[in-house]
Amino acid sequence: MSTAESNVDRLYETLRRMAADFAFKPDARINESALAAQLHASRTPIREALNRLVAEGFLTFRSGRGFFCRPLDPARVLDLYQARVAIECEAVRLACAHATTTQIEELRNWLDMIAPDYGPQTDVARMLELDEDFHRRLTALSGNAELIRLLDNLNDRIRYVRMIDLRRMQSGAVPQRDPVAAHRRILDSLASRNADAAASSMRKHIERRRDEVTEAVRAAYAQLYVPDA
Amino acid sequence: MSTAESNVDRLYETLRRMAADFAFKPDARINESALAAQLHASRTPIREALNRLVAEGFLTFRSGRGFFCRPLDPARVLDLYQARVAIECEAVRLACAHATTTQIEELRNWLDMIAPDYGPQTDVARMLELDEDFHRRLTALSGNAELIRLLDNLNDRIRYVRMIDLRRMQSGAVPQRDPVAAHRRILDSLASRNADAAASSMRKHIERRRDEVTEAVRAAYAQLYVPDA
DNA sequence: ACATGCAAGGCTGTATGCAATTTTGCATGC
DNA sequence: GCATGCAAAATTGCATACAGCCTTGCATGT
Repeated sequence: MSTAESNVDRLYETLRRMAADFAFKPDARINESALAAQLHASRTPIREALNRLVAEGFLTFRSGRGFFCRPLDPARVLDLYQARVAIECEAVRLACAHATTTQIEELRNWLDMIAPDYGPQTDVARMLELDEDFHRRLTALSGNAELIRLLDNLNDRIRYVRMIDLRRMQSGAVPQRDPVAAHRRILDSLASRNADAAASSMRKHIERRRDEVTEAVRAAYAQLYVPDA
Repeated sequence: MSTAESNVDRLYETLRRMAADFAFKPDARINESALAAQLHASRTPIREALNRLVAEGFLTFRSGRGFFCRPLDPARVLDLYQARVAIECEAVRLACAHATTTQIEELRNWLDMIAPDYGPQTDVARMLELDEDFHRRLTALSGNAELIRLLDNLNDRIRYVRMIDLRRMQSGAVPQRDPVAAHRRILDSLASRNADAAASSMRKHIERRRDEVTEAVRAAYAQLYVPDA
């Protein structure tokens, strides 16, 4: 075994990233042998990783025909966003009930700390990372490991489109809103233990992107099908 | 290849059922070779199926050590129920907005049709099936494929404990409530397009089982660890 | 009696080979 | 020109083999 720590884990992570970034074009067949050669591994571990990605919703599998990249379709993206609403609204409700005041203050401090980093001039990837991080930390305050798991999965599958959405926003196509403000509002409701208000803020915060993202998916279509890899 | 249609699919289904039913005891290591011999297959397809089950939350995997059955722990079961609340409440909200009146009436007719089957005298497995079916159909009215996917997965992972819970109810340990009544109440709110009321009914309906299920998990502990397989 | 190190066995990690199936390109007939 | 059938090539499905790690039980020393 080549690496002392874990060869297959990095293999899996690589494939996961490739799937998340649409390194495989939507609906395209995935050639196991080619992948194996490209990643300097054999087909067996590749197939294991691909099977996991199927279960996680990144790929599809047709018996006897192999693995395919998931389609990139606006309706699906909306579904994923709606699922985020479900998960995160309930998470913030639970956080209202269960999170300690100390935990909430820690999250507020974290938000204050990274706030300067979080402006229109920031690198898109960094901004996305910070945004996901906030939502993840907030969800973690629910104390519910399953909700965190589900959110992580959804974020992985949405990330590509969000990136495109953020690029459009930064390029000025859409009026830019202060992203930190919405987060502070949610935290305020959480601090005052107002579950309905917190959930409502969260819902609006996430749903607000819906139309933007629909647009972004159309842009993604163009970006995916035009440049030949 | 033995079966014309698909050998690995049935293999996967078998393992999935075994995992759902805790044919592997919680936290027990899963021996790939033994499984392969038992199911008349080789390790390769077994491992592929196990990897999928890891991604679906049925099993855990530790690099270099193999696959393990998920632990059966009350806190986790609560997490899963809470996730159901998140998914189903949002689903019924979406259904209020998007489902056609015809669809709602169809669901009500279905409920009327199966209502006679759905009493205290009914077989536990049948009752569970009907209950899951109702919730699934309701979630389907959201028109959101991702929410259905998530609910299916949660139900698969909760089913074992629900079964035990239902058995206790039927044996008279807990005062029996009419399960159809709660479903009708949710449908009524849905029919009148009252999203808040529908979500609220759904939340109460699911959360009501919480303490029962906590008890049921303790019973499951006993049932799992005493009889030697 | 208890801790520690070592060795053997078992199990996982993955490469590879082959059979079966699907795909594809071409030839043939309508 | 288009559909159809066939054969070759590519690809998947899976069994097997083997290398290396993890576990475990025993022996040895304190």
